[in-house]
Amino acid sequence: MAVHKKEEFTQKEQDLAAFAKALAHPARIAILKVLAQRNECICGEIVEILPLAQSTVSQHLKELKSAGLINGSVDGPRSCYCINWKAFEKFNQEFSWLFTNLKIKNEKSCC
Amino acid sequence: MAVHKKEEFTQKEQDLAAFAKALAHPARIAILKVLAQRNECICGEIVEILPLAQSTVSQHLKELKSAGLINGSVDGPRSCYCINWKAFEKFNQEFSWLFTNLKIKNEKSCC
DNA sequence: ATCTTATATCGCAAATATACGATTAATCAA
DNA sequence: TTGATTAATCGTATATTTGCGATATAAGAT
Repeated sequence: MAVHKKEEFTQKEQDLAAFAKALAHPARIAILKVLAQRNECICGEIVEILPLAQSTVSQHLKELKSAGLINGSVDGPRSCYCINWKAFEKFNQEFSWLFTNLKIKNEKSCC
Repeated sequence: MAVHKKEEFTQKEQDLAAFAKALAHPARIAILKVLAQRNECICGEIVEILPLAQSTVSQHLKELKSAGLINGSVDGPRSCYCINWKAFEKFNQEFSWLFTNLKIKNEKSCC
């Protein structure tokens, strides 16, 4: 867009939107599932499981990481990614707060 | 992108991602808040409250509607939008399910 | 019938996201 | 040191999103 107006909203709205954005692609949800199912952080397997090229998966991982949803560390020639449960919990609560907050105000729809 | 690969993921992953996408902009979160705070569906006020042009707000409303998060009906020369609590609750539960599901498998991160 | 008001839609421009192949970088093994 | 392996980054193409002004539409008011 010509101008980006996102910063004109509240910080909380921006944070929630950023979190939602990180989850706004099925590949990233799938990645989170894979990470959760493994006890070890095997990264290369994600590429094999997902129907995407290695570079694309790497990009999605980068986005999840910059959103704070996963941690990553270098382990020799391979990388290790894990879910950042703390951040995840925080956003889970913020979402619940949003849902509850919205619902408390007006239980029924008028149209 | 050259090819869209979204449909190669599970339906549940796609649905969740679509829902997250609808929330992935602070303007849309702000709109939901406004809709929830009013007992009546006053649509024009949203334009006054948000720092966006009328046409842009209309577009965001359209996206929320097509995501199923809000209902809309024509009421004379003005439109009436309300939150679709049923759909909202469904997605809230799906999200909770995702969070819980992820966390159950592996409580602690390894990196 | 015309004017006003409220909202949707169209057309456009710019920004961002998605995807891939090619390349780079970094480590391990021989 | 060389070669193999793994993952990040770069460059590029295309699609989608965001945003606005202008226009269209639709109903109520005069």
